Amino acid sequence: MLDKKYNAKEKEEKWLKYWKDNEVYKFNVNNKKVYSIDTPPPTVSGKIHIGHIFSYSQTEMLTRYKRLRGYNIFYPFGFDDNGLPSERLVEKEQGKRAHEIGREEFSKLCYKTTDKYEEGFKELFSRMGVGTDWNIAYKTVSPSTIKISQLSFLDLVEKNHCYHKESPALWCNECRTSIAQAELETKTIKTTFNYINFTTVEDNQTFTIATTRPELLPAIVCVFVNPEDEKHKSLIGKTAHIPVINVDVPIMADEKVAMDKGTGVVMCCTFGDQTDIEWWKKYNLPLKYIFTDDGKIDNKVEKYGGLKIKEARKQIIEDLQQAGAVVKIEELEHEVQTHERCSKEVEYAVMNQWFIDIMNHKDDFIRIGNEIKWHPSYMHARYDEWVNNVAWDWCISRQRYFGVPFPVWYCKDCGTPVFARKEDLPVNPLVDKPHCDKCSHCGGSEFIPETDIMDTWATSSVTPLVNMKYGEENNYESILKPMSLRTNASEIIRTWDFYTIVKSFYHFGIKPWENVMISGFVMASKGEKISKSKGNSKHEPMDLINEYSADVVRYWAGTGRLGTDIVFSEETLLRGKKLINKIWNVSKFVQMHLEDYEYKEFDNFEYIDKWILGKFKEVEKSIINYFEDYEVGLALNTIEKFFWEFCDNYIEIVKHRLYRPEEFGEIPRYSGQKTVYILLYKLLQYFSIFFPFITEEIFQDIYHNNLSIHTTEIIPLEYNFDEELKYGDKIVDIISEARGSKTNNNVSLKTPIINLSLGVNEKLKEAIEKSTKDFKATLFIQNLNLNVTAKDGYEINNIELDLSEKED
RNA sequence: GGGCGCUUAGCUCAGUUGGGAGAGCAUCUGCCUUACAAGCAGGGGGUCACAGGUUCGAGCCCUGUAGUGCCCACCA
Repeated sequence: MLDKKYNAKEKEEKWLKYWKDNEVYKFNVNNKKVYSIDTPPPTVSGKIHIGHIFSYSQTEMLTRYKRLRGYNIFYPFGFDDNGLPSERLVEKEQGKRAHEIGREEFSKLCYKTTDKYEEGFKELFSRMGVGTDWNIAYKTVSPSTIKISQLSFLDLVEKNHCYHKESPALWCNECRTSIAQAELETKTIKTTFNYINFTTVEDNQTFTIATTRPELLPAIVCVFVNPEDEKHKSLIGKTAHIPVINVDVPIMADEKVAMDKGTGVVMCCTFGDQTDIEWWKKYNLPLKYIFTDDGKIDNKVEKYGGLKIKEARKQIIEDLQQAGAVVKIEELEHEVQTHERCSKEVEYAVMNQWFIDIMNHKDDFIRIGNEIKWHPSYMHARYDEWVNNVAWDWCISRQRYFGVPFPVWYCKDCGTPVFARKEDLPVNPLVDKPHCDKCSHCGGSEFIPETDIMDTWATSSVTPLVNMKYGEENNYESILKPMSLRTNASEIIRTWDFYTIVKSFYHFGIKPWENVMISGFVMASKGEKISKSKGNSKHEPMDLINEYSADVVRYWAGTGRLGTDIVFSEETLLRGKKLINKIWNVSKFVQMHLEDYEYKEFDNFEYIDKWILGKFKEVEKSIINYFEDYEVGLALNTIEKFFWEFCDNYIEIVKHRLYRPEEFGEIPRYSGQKTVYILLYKLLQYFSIFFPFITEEIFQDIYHNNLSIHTTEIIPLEYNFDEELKYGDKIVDIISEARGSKTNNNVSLKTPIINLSLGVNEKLKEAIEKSTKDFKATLFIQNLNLNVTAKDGYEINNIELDLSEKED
C-alpha cells in the first residue's frame, strides 16, 4: 500500500538504486528501432547552475517519451573537459598562468581538476533522475576521443579540406592563442575617437583621419579614400606622411571606404580589423606587424616598443597633441570584438595555423541545414544567417597546452609536415616520434613536433563520431548515421551545430542528425541571463532538490516552450509540488478501490466513464502531437490540465459508485474501477516522463511489482465516445454551477438539493438520464426534474437547497 | 544597420488548421466533503502593445509602428 504521505527524499534514493541495479536505462543493440541523441557535453569549467538543469531536462524527457513509444534509446552523456575553458579554470584555481606552471605539469592539473568537477556534474545529473546509460558516456580528452579527433583531422587533410598556412588569425593576447570567429563576443566599451591630421608629401595638403586606435599608426601601410569622394579625390595617388611616426605611405582608392564614416579617409594597418586584412590581400600590401603575443608593442617599434597596447595609445595621443596633429578628441561608445572566454579585446596575428575550409562549401552547409528538421522551425534561420555571413575559414589550431594535439611533425630543414599513421593514433608529437626517419621532400632526418593543440570545437564537433565509435571495430556507425536528434541552446548554433555539420559533410557527405532541438535560457530575472560569470544564479540545483525533490525541480525544468527563455520561478516549483502531491493522493484513492479489481473483458462502461475516457483520447492525441513536435513543456501543460479535470470532476463523480456498490450495483462499480485503472495507468506513464521517481513508486505498488514503468510502452487509447464527450462536458458544467450555488449560500458541498429543475434539450436529457445515479449522488439531489425547454445548452430553472442544518 | 523571437489578468505564462479569452500564483468569499487543508468550491480582475488591412468573424493571417530580447555586422 502507498504511504499516507510521500517521502520524496527516501523514495528518490530508493529508485535511483533500483534503476542502477536493474540497468533500466542500459543501451543494448536489439531489434527495436534506435532513437539516438547527440546531447551537449557540458563544459566542465566550474559550477553547474539551474540553466544546465533546464536545458538537459527537456532532452531527457524527450528520451523518456521515445522510450515509452517503443524506441531503443541511445542517450549518452558527455563531458567537455577539453581546451581553453578547463585551462582558464585551472589557472584561476592555481592563481598562476599556464606558462608559469609548465606544459606537462599544467596538463596533469587540468586532468585532475576536470575529473573533480566531472564527478560533481555526474552526481547532480544522476540525482535529477537523468535516464542515461553511463556506460556509453564519453569525455572529450579521453584517449579514444583524442584518437577520433586526430582521425578526423587526418581524414580532412587527406580530403584537402584542411590546410596549414601562414595567415592572419584572430588572436587573444590574454589567453595567448588564436581563436575562431565563432568565439567572438561583441562588447560595448567607452573609448575616444581621435581626429588626427596627416599631410601629403607631394603638396603638403592636410587631411584628417579619425581613429579609435592611434597606437596602430606605426602599422599603417596605406591610406584609403573612396574613388567617388569629391572632397578627397585629389589625395589619390599621392603619398601620406604619418605624423610623429614620420613614415610615408601611399594613398589609394577603394569603394569599400564609407564616405560618411569618420572623415571618409581610412588608415589601413596590419592589422586593425577585418577590412585591413581584405585590403592587405587585395592590394598585396606590405606587412607591418607591431604587436607581441602578450599584448604589447613590439620592441622593433621605436619609442613605443615594450608598452602595453593601451599605454601606447595614451602615449601616442600625447605625442600627437604635442606635435599639433590632433584636431579633436571625441568620447565614443562602440562595439568591439572580444574573446568570449575572457572578454578581452581581440587582435590579429600572423602565423602558421591549421584551417578547415569553410568558404568553398557554404552552399553544401546551407543544403544540409535544409535537410535537417529544426525545432522550433525558426531556429533554422539563425543557422542560415550564420553560414551566409561567415567570412573566414575555420582556424582550428590553438597555441595552448591542454587538448587534442595535432598528429603532426615538421621537417626541421624544409618544414614539410609529416602526419601520423592512422593506426598509430592517438599520438602526442611532443612525446612520440614520427613513423618515418626521413623527410619525403628533402630527406632531412630531424623533425619538430607541432606544439599547437586543436580548438575545442574541433573535437566537440565530432561527438556523433565519438558516439558511433568511428574507426573502431564493432562500431555503431550503421545505427547512428545519422543520429536522430541534436539538442542545444541557441547560442551555439553557430559553433557546435555548424561545425558538426561541417565535419559530418566532409567525412560522410550527409547530415549528422535528423532533428535539432533548441532550448531557451534561464533568466535570473526578465532580460537578465543567468551566467557563471555574473554569479546571478541565486539557487543551487542541489539545494532545490533537497528542498523540493528532484521530481519537483524537473517539473520546473519541464515547463515552457521550446526555444523560449524562462525566468526562474519559485512559484512554478510550488505548482509542481502541489501537482505531485495530488498525483500521490489520487493514486492512494485509486489503489483503495482497486483492491478487488481483476481484469475482465468489459465494454459496458457507464456514461460518465465513457465521457472521461473519450476526453482522454482527445487529450492524448494532443499530448502525442506536442511530443512529436519536441514541445515537451506544452505536452506537460496538456497532461496537467487533464489530470486536474480527472481529479476534480471525474473522481468526484465516480467516488460514490466506487464506495457504495450496494446502492449503485457491482457492474457500474466495475466500470468505474476499470476506468480509473486505465486512466491512472496512462497518466502515470505520461507523468513518468517528467516525474520518474514518484510514478515508479506508485506504478510498482499498484500495478506491477518489480516492473519499471520506464520499460512499459504507451499504447494510445482507441475509444469512440464523441457523443459522451460532448454531453458529458455539459453535465459537468451543470454540476459546477450547482456547486457554485451551494458555495454562494455558504454551505458545504454535501448539502442536499431538495429539488433541481433543469431546462435541457433532448440530447442532454438523454445523457443525464443515462447518468442519473452519478449525477444525483454527486450533487446530493433528492428530486430531479428535466424539462425539454432549452435549444442549446441548459438552464437551471429551480434549485432548492436543504438549508436546515445551516439555520440550526 | 541585418536576421530571428517576444509583447495576453497585479506576477509567471498557455492559447496547434481564424469562431467560448484561459491556467497557476496573488487577492476576496465560503467549505474540516470516508484520496488530498500542500485540499475543495466559487468571485473579482484583460480595448490579447499600438495602427491599418484581409474575412461573415482576428489573440491567431498580412502590412506598418513602438517597446523588449538574442545573434550578426559595424573598431576608419
